[in-house]
Amino acid sequence: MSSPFIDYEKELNEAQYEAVFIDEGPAMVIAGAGSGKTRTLVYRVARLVETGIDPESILLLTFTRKAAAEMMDRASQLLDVRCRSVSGGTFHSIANYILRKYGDLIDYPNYSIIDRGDCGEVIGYIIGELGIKRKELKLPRNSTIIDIISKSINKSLEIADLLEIYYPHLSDLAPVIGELALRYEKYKKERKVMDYDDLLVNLKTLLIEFPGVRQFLSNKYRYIMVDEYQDTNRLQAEIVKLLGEDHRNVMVVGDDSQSIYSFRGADFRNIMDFPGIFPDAKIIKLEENFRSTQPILKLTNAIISRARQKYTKCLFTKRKGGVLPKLVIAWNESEQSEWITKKILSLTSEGINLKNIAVLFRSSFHSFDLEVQLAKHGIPFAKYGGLKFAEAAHIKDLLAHLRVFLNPHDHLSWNRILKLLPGIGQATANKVTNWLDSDIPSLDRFSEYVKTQKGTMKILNELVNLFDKLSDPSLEVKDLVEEVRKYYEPIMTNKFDDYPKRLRDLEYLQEWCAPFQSLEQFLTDMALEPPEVSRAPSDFAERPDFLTLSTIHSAKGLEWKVVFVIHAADGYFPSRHSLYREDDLEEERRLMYVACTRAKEQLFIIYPETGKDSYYGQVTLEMSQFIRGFEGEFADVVRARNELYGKSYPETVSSGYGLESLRTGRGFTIKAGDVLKHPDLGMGVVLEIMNHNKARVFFKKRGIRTIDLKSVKDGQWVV
DNA sequence: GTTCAACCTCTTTTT
DNA sequence: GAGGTTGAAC
Repeated sequence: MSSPFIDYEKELNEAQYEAVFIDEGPAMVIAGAGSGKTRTLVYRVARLVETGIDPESILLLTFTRKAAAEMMDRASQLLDVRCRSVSGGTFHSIANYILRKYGDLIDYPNYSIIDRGDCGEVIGYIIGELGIKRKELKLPRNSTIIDIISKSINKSLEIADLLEIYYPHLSDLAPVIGELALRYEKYKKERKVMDYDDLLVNLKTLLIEFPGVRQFLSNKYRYIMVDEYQDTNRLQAEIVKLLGEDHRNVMVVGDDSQSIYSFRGADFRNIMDFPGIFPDAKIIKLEENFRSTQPILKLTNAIISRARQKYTKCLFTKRKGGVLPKLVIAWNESEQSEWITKKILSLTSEGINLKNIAVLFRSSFHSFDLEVQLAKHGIPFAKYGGLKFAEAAHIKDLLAHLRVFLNPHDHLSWNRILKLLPGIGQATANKVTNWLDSDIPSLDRFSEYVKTQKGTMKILNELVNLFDKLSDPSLEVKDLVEEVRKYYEPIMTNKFDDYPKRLRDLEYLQEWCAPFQSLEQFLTDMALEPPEVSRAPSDFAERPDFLTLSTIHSAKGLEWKVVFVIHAADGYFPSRHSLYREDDLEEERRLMYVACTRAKEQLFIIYPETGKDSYYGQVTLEMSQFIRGFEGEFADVVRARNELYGKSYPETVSSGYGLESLRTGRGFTIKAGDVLKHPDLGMGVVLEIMNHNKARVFFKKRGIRTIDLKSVKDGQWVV
């Protein structure tokens, strides 16, 4: 069928075309890295809508909401605005959407969503309630216990079996952890809270126990598409099956060699099993790579060819030319950072935008040193992955006030906000929450309680006042946030000595919350789809062109002209945690594959030869086993030092800031780039020397400050 | 009994 | 840098 708007035949290759033109029935698209997977999904959405299918009956399940939004956007540009009404989002957000409607059927008429940190606190609370002695039993930390419980749900394994496989050293604790898991379930039911797993579990329960609802939903979502299917877990696969078994219009798209989420229960065997669930599924492979140059593709194919599991396809490209990837050996971490910084400066001087460059790493702390170096050279960057914005203590503090206001049953949040007040610790907080819990908790009840109190407890009046202010029904979400901010900022300034950064975060939150119509929506979104940057953009990141620093997990599905993979040494990448189990190591290999396949034109893999270990001191590091042996044929090897100090590189690089040095009153010289330790402000990097014995300094904790050099005493210069 | 500052350790990846 | 633990101070 030809379209008046879209020239499918011209814009798609044969395999893509075949996938796009599947109208009905089950299908599985195996899409290699850079093979136009998104393109295929976008064109299929456009085509379905073009043939007259109601966009709302198309359900597009993606890994992040942003991915869904982007696809709908592109489809709209291709066809028309109808594509914007496609039902799209993550499994969790769709589950939430459905459960908000039908929750009363499974005894969840209303609920709040708790994040990983909250879950840990619940465990801590339960341990306290049960009077368990942490130390005697050698219990692991709360977060580990939560990991165990969550994994057992996502992998449908008994706690004891799971411990045997993944945490053998904790095997003895199976009965205790099992008990904790039961109590944890009970707590969540009683308090009407759900964690991430509950959203999926409860959706599945709903679909199974209420066939009428299942049929209704199945009829509503007549075309289901699932992106990144290799990273779905058992539970998600079952949900897809339940929603799809009536009409069987289910298309899943994925790449088994890019599965990198088994740690959270994903099972790439879902891909292998799909034809088992839908025996007549059409299987289409996208094997032509449009992203990378020939040499990069050769290396990435080599990386994945060493995998134990043989994968289902082999990628090729028609692109000619391109330069060999480079393996760079640095002496230590700081030389690694230095080399990257200089390379980036030389790339930008060649006219490549920072937007086209990414630095990728296994773990978020791998970039700490580089972040300082980049700041030193005035290179703006945004960091993705690691500690989430919404997980930072100050953001959680602020939100806790709103959560209590919305839901006075929220025992965790009460606890959190009470303990912020001076003179109130765990014991007093317990007194208050116990009293609240002895009847139906409400804000009125709280204010009554406070009236009867004397002494230290008087301070609680401040909270009562805050809730009074919040109760004004004319307030919008942004006003509510602002009120809490006014209340909380002094507390925060007191509590954290790095408050300037955190103040910026609150401003960012203030902006971010503005579009929300209801407090509930805002809080739900903060749990399910929080802002993706790790912290509010600094002065640097506000500039339009900035570098991307990202964990590989957060870089999934993205691409850049130039990619640096750092810390490519055994112990870092693969992570030392993965060295004991073959499956884990194989997942790390796929992670390296994902990292390298992000590169379109230039790929640099770099590692430090020496590292610091808290126990052994300085240690020698080996090149990552995933790339060892590829020197020569697949990649050039260079030493960072030769490039840094050889003739081809200038001794100093213009940082955009004044470079002249300055003699201070005490007779030593400093210049831009020097590192110093300020008695009050901590570690900082000198950005610029100014007149009158002053300097602009970037402090790790406080941001950019101007300091008087006369106040800096001898011996405070670190470098 | 309670709070809180100072010290310690250990840092995987995320909806 | 965030979490837990400890011990001094109220």
